[in-house]
Amino acid sequence: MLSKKTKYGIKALVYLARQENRNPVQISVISKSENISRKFLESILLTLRKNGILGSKKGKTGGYYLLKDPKEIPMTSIMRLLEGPIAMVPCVSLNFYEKCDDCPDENTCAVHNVMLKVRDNTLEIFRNTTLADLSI
Amino acid sequence: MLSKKTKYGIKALVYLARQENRNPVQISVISKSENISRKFLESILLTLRKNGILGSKKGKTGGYYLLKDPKEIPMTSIMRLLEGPIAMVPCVSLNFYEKCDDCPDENTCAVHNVMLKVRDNTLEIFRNTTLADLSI
DNA sequence: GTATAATCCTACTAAATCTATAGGAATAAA
DNA sequence: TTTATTCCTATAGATTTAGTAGGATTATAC
Repeated sequence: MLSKKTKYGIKALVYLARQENRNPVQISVISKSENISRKFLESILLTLRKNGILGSKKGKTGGYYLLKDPKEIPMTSIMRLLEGPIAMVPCVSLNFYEKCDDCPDENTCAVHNVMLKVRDNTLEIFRNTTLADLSI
Repeated sequence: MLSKKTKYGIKALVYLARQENRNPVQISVISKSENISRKFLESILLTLRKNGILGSKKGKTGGYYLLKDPKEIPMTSIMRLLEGPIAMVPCVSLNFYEKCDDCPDENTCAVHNVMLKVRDNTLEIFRNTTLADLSI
């Protein structure tokens, strides 16, 4: 299940992508529009900014704005940043790989192989879906 | 991420499917073979039995065994039983549907639509993969 | 029948993760 | 100088996960 953090993050990004210009938008504006707790959203936008997705302007008339064209922001980036691994099992994860400590051999592991298939499919969708696609 | 409960459950089912006959296998045998905590596995097998996947025999020489042919047990059943919804968001779930309380309209929700796509793909894989496929 | 060895069942606990919240510091515009 | 914003760290409450405890029940073997 998708965490609220990720869900809210995506919604906020879509909100910003739908703006006509790249002027900073205040947290409170987004939080009201999308029904998200202001403080919670603040922490989410902060991590998006720290990871190069968003830019920010401080002080009065400050806020957050997209750094790139929505077409250049694939779902893979957003998901990995907010949700973590796209794979269902660490042993099939590209970016968050970990060996299972209960499993002696990945190649003969039944779980491994189905989950690899699922990851491939999900990955392809997320790779081919950008923030621009979500913002139509 | 897949819970250990689900992962262990799948491994135990595969273990049982690989048996040559349908004689009961004791919890402790499976737990040792698959490196799973005995007591934890016990609770998992219990829910699989209560939901018609496994049969059990009590007393000495007791244990668990598959009730159906592995070909007749799709991953969808196993996943829904142990992991819950296959969808990443309740609002795109077939068996565990719930409306999002922050979202006024599903049809125009960006998150909803991508996650619907992901669910469709994952579902197709799980539908077309049975316990028999995992047990080769 | 009696000892033994398995499942059955309920409850509980410890740890991790998720979902926020608090409160002030830093910053920039009016 | 006031005001309104982001920035940052810490923390707290709720929920979920993972695993444990301990005895009741049941069936086999001697």
